[in-house]
Amino acid sequence: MTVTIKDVAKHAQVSPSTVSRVIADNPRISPKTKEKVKEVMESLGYHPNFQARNLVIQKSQTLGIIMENSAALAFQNPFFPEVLRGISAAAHKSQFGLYLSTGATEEEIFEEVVAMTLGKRVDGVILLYSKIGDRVMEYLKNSGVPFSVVGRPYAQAETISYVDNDNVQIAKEVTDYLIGLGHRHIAFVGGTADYVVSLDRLKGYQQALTDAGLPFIQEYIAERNPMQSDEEGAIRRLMELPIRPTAIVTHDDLVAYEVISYLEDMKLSVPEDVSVIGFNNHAISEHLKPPLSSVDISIYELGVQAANLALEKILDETAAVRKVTVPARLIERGSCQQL
Amino acid sequence: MTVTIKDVAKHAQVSPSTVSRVIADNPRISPKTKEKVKEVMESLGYHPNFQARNLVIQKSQTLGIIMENSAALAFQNPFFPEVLRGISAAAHKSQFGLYLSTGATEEEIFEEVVAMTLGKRVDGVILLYSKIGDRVMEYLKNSGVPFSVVGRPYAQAETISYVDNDNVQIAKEVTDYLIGLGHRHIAFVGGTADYVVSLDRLKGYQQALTDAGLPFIQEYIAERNPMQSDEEGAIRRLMELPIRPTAIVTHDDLVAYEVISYLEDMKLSVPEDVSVIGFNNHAISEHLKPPLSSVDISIYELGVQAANLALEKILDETAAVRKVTVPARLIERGSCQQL
DNA sequence: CTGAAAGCGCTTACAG
DNA sequence: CTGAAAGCGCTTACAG
Repeated sequence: MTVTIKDVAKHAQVSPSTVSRVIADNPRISPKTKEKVKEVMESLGYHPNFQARNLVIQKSQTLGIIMENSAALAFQNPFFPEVLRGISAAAHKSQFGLYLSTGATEEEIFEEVVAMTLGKRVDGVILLYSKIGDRVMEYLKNSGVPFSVVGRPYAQAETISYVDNDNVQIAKEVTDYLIGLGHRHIAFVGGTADYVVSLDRLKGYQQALTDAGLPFIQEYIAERNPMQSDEEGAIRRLMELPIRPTAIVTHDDLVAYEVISYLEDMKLSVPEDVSVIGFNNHAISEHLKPPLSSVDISIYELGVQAANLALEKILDETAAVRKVTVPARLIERGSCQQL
Repeated sequence: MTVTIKDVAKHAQVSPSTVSRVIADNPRISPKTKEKVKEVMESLGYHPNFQARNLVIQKSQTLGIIMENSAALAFQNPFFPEVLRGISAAAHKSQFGLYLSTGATEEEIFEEVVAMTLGKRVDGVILLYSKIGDRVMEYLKNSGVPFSVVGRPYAQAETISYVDNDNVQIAKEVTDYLIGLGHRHIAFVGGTADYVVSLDRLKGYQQALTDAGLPFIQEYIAERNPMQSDEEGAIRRLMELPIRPTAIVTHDDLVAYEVISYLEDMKLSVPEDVSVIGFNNHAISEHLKPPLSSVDISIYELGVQAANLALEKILDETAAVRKVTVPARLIERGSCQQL
């Protein structure tokens, strides 16, 4: 039923080897033979079997994409599709396919990664997150499998190819901006503390305070854990502090809007009573009221670079470890106000 | 370097066939042998080579996911990650992997689909969209490849397994709801006309008008084509009509917010001056001002069902064509008002 | 410039 | 209950 290289060979009256060489566009095959074989391939509707081809060349021309275990979380956020779009574009350019992890738990994902790499289903892997003490990254590091990470690895970052924003710097800029507007009491609503990105941004926030001679107040920090925490309660506690923050830095635009909605429930307006700033610059943020000031972290570009780093390693075993920093920039809109 | 079945066989002092049977958990192998072989597999860190295995069993245990060509469009919308999450969950349950199309143009995607199916990279395909005159669907229909579609096929829907909402019905409900609030001049901002979903929703809108004895006015219809159209101008024209619409149905929450932002630029408030309603019930819609009335189309469930339909066909060639209708429901929030 | 042969790492009738 | 052999559909030295 399916047309194989043998069928083509028979019809073209050549050997299977020759057909294979025509597919590979081997220069030692005569133009005449090539043409004849190509005609037969066309007329029979021949398409090479990837499994067979990959088995002998010991490659799969496929990149594995690993996302964090809390699938709900990963998918919800517009970050995922956008980074995937960048990866997809870069992979396509190099004729690589994309294979997605589907595991729901950390354990499942780990087993999946081991199976897909050792089982030769993928030639390399892109890890879409970086968190402290992650088994998957540990495994990849030790396995010798080409891989790259979106986000700074927590440990031994010098030995790993990764792409990231300068999160410390950009968080500092954001905080500096609010300080520049006259704010002295700035709260920080960040992601869970096991993500390196959360750590880095908190650090930048802290640096800005220190540089400005402002105290770091623990009560002004809210860690957002979307799976369990009581976001609304956390915001309420924040705003009921003896000295209420006049500005809030949040780690994502979606979170910012949630925060804004809670503030409004408390009869606090943005930006009149509280300035709010987000991260990731979602598509709608400019259309909303108030238009949200946010940080454009160039998600698409993070994806492109992550793919390129992985491909680099795959195509050249000796390729050096590289770190790529993608620019992030603050976009001022209407959600912040001079104090 | 890589551990093969032969290595395991040697160490366990059995034949490769036996090792293979242990992997397949063949009941004819003695418990003793099984245990011994498993121990060796464990200690050597053996993992089966998928390419080899798939080549002989002529299967890939993989589902191909095909998204529309305008990647930017497909990825931007939260629809994509959410439907993928559903597909992922269902695929994982059946131990299937996911392979993503990366083509940028319609032609590239078509070639990709042909190559991945004929090349046995995937056992079946899920088409994430349904548009008129689509070559990919045409090919899949004729190829005999197991596949399913998210969205009603435009032609020969009886011969294709697909999952969809009852878009005619839900659009009618939405329009009825506005009519019930006293609105008589209702505009419709839909997607491009080559998507079946746009057609169906427009039809439901029309039916509601007809049933209520209201005229269908062509000027009240704006087709949204995100790649080129001047959205703002379209909304402006709509609101400058001699008889201005008092309500607008939009085909997506993101579009609704864009529309709302243009309305506000024109000093029109929602819902005081104009009622607005969206589709897809994005995560943030409930947190925004005004909280957006929207239609929950159960995107996750669409994904689960689409995967199940494809898997059904893959696992049983004789499986009947099936159509699954996933419920959609209107969620009333604050963006609509009694006239 | 082309072909015969071996082999990639598995599975599975067939035999015993 | 287990093994030897053939074969899945390719690629690639080796020979000529």
